[in-house]
Parts: sequence; structure tokens; C-alpha cells
Amino acid sequence: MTSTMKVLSNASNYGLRALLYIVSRERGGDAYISLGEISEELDISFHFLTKTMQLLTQGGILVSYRGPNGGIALKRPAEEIMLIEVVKILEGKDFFDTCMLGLEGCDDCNPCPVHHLWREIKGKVKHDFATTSLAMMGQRINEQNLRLIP
Amino acid sequence: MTSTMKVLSNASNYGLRALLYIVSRERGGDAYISLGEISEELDISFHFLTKTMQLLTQGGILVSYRGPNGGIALKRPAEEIMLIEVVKILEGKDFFDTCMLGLEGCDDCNPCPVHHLWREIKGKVKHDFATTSLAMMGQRINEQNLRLIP
DNA sequence: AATAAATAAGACAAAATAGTCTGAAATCCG
DNA sequence: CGGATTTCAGACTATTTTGTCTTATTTATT
Ligand code: SF4
Ligand code: SF4
Repeated sequence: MTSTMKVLSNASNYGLRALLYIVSRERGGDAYISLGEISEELDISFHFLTKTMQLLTQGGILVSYRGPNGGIALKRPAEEIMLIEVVKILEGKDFFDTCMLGLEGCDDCNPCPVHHLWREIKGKVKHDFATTSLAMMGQRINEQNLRLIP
Repeated sequence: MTSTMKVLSNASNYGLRALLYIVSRERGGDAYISLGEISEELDISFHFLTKTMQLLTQGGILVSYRGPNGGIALKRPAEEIMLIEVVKILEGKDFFDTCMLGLEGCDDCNPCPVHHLWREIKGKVKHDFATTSLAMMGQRINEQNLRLIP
């Protein structure tokens, strides 16, 4: 029993929360932000977060810099990074293409009994993630003072 | 990497598919249907399916009968069994109450940054599962000849 | 050059999920 | 009664996910 409707893995949760922390934190210029700070602020295991962020670095979302005052930073403008890209890196490219009953070889012509329900839901999730940028989220977080921790 | 947007556990997948198989299969009266048949028809591990269906029996969805020509059957009319009840038994009662970033102590007044997106999605999922009965699904499956296997 | 601060890499462990197997109990039928 | 068929119960294993730890590498500072 999972006991919660878990759509994203913990890795994705952490990755998204970390990115949202970065974009929501106002900062002078393009300074790097350390994984230590993020893991502490968001109360996420440092090493696990590190592994996750490495995937995002390898995936072209982040750049990293070692040494004192090093850390990570967005590789591209926050306006250009959509949530869907992040999730695809952390969950897999076809994350948004399959689904509820987990059957294979699905399309609209060969649907399972819940496809009509799932199609809508999946469509909305995919659309939301594809049209929401990190910049939009950062602005929203600051304007409405939203939280990233329990 | 999960690589698929997995909302339900395998146990729920199997449980739902098994129930849908039962309601879609036209049959004389209220005969029991054996787990062996279901596991074979749906290509699901017999023992794993057995454990899952036991949860549904204990949860008041099914009745079972041992011995030759025994098996399982719906305890109540298919019209009265909503999908949400099945999922709550197999995933946990609060399955439909939490979500995407997996934070705690959430409500609309204390939202995380993706709450506005998730609220809608979660609402639709919950609504769909709460208003769809096994009978509706069975009828749909037969009318449109929908599949329960890959 | 030495030290410290930071990410990179990957081995390792723990926990959750998924799946397998064996034996017991109930039931039918001959 | 005795054997066949079926669910029930629970131990056991395997796989995936999650988390921890250790070591190496890069960079800045003194
Ligand atoms: S038919 Fe649709 S809902 Fe069903 S398993 Fe395939 S993609 Fe998912
Ligand atoms: S605020 Fe809403 S979307 Fe965010 S973790 Fe809580 S219930 Fe989920």
C-alpha cells in the first residue's frame, strides 16, 4: 500500500523542489548556489539530492562549478525551462506517454477500459508541465509566498 | 527512473483488471469464477493475484468460495461498486488526498507551488473514480470490445 | 604548496514493492 | 472415506527505489 497518489518519484520531487528553490531565491547576478544550502533549506538528504542534481546537470538543465563558492546554477534562462523537461530527465522520456493500467501497445484506437478517463487526465498533466516554466513558478512562489517544505 | 507515469501500484492494476474481467464476462447467474482462470486470461501471476483478491474479499468487494467450482464473485451488485472503493482498499484510504510534491499538512490555504495545477488533476481523478461503477465499466467493455491485456 | 570547499562518481545498505512457493483449510464428488 | 479442486495464510525471494557513505577531482584562498 502506497497510501498516497504518488505521481512522481522522490527523485523528481526533490529535483523540482530544488529548482524551484533556486528560481525563487532572489540573488545578485548568476552566483552559484551550493547543494549543501539546498539540502539544508529543503531538508533533503544531501547525497541523494547530489545524485539527482547531477542528472539535471548531465541533462543540460544545470551547470555546476566546483570549489569554494561553487555550486549549481541554471544553464539557460528560467523562462526557457519547462517543467516537462525536468521530469523527463528524472523519470524517463516516455513518462508522459503511458499510464494507469500500464498496458502496452496503447493508442486511441486500441484502448483499455479506462483510457477515456486517463486520456484527459494525462493530457492535462502533460499540458500543464509543458507550458509551465521555472520562471513562472518562481514568480508565483515569490508573489504568493508559497512553501517548498512540509 | 520509472519511465512511466505510474499512478497505481501493480496490485491495483491487477485488482482492477480482474474485477473488470469479472463484470465484463457474461455468465449465467452468480457462479463463482476461479482465480486460476483470471490469472491465466489476464496473464497475471496466480499467487500475486490471489493475495490481491484476498484484500478485496476482506474489504467487502468480493465473496469467495473454496473447493471445486469455487472461486470469487462480487459481493454486491456491480452498480454499487465504484472504482474509488477498490483503489482505496488496495492503495490505502488516503490515496486520493495527497499528491505531487508529497508535502505534508497541505490544504488550499497552505499550498505548495504546484498545488493549483494538482488540485484540478486530483479533483478530476477522484471524481472519475468516485462516479464510475464496475457495472458502467463492464457495459463499456462489452459494447466497445475493450481489452484488459497487453 | 597547503588547505579548505565544493561537486563527481560510484559502492554500499535499507526499505518498499513485486513476485514465488509451500502448506493448510474448505468443499465437492465418487 | 479419500482424493481432487479451490481459496487462505504466510514465509520466502527478487527487484526497484531510496538513502548513506567514502573517495576522487576541481577550484579558491592563503
Ligand atoms: S489504453 Fe490508455 S489508459 Fe489504458 S493502459 Fe493504454 S494508455 Fe493507459
Ligand atoms: S500543496 Fe497541494 S500539490 Fe502541493 S504537496 Fe500539498 S496537496 Fe500536493
